[in-house]
Amino acid sequence: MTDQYFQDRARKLPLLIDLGYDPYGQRFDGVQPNSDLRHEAERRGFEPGQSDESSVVRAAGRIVLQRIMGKLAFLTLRDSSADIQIGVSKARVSERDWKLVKLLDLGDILGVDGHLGRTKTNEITIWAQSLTILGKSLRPPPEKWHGLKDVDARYRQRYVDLFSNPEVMRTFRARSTIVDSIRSYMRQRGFLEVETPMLQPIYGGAAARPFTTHHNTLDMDLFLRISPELYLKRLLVGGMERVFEINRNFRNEGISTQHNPEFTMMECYQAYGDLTDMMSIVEGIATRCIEALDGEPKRKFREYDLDFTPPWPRRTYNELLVEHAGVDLDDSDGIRAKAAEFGIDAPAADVAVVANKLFEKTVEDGLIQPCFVTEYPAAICPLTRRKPDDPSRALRFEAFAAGMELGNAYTELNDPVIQRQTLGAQLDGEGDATMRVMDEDFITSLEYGMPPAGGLGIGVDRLVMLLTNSPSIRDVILFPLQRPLDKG
RNA sequence: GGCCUUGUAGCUCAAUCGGCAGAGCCGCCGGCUUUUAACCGGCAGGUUGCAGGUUCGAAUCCUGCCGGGGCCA
Repeated sequence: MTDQYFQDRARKLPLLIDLGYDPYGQRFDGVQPNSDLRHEAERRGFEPGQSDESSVVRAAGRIVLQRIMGKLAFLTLRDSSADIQIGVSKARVSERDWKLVKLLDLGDILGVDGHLGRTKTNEITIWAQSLTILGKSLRPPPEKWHGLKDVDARYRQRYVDLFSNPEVMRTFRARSTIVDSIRSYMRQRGFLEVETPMLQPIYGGAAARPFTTHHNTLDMDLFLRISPELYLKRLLVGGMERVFEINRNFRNEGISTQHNPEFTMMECYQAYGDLTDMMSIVEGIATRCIEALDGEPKRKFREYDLDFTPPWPRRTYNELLVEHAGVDLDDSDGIRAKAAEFGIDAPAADVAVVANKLFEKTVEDGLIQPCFVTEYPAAICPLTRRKPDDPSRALRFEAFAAGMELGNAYTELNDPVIQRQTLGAQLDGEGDATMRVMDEDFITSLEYGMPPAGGLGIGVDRLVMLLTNSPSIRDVILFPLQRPLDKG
């Protein structure tokens, strides 16, 4: 029967209770992480067979391996930092604890007090003095050597993935390190962390379709934000000169190795700054994160060897388009002809929209080494200031690595009259994917006066992918969106 | 949405041309005081994702559906 495993484990619950154990444990103070204990053992230089009988250490974790001999048992205990071996000798623990050992299963959560040392075979080991069961596992864990491989199961039951695949745990610990690093870097540069609405009556700041929802009491439709941009700029108007936000955006679009419907963005605005400050922040964040991880600026990602050492190359949009598509931005007929060649079927679309499709198709995949693409066509950048000596170009860059867009930055448009014009304009062919949604209150805020500013968004998930060599965004999001298994 | 691919025991995987569904881990019973995926002996474990079809015979071929992965839009 399929729940044979469950039954075999469940029948041990009353046996544990009879022995006086609570199968689900109690507060357990003073646990030292396994990696700390391992380091301590190394630092103290135990000889094979030696242990420190004069002091007691405390560990806790999940049993991932067990080797039980007649009167001696070795257990491997895993916590989020490392694995460590527990040695239990029948002669050196209570009769009760020895009975406990024989009732333990792989997957149980166990606490141990004991003496740190090494075995004769030189394995760092805690020789148990006493054992405490902290959480009985009623379900069998995945195969002890291969872990959980089934991708579907890994995402649906991330908790199993985390405890059975240590590299997954390492990735998510690295993610936390990266987010910490971004936060400390921004604060160090004088930015104030803020939180702006996720539920917005008008969405804007990016070109994407939104999720919609409804507030019952106010009887109003709301959108989950696709970007915090228009709110963060209001804060510039309010006098917060440097603000940033690390939070989720929601875009009601396709799912791929680079897209999840909810994803994390670091977005920041710096009054009196411009694009060059934002480039410095992108490079600075990448460098700070790498320092916090392992210090290695040359990193593998998929089949690529990436070098994050600043400064990253700067290339203009047009020179890349000429190089890869063989056509100049200002050559409208050439753009349309080339687009047709590449199978882009958009005869009615505005030439800037067509050019951008052509750029995405011919250029982006080839941007492997970290770099900045500058001077975007102004027509597709309604929130960006124009280049003073060439109003057909916008003071915008995108950061790329491994063919992925990593960040997007502007010298911000702060002229309310022009802003009203660009948001009111509509390019043919933009369809749903437009950021031209008129937000009157945003315009009003600009009319009060917004300082000139640089603004930047960095895709945190993608940064984590790049720095942890994770090929799919689902590998760096703990609970990626999955279709439910139960069919209605 | 289109194309390709995939689903076999709790887990990891086999099953030659369409010919008896198998192994390891895990579990249960027994043995074992220095193991390292411990080991040794024995036992148990299946609606081959679901529903149809072709066939003497289907995990295998065909159709549809469900779930996953990849590429494209």
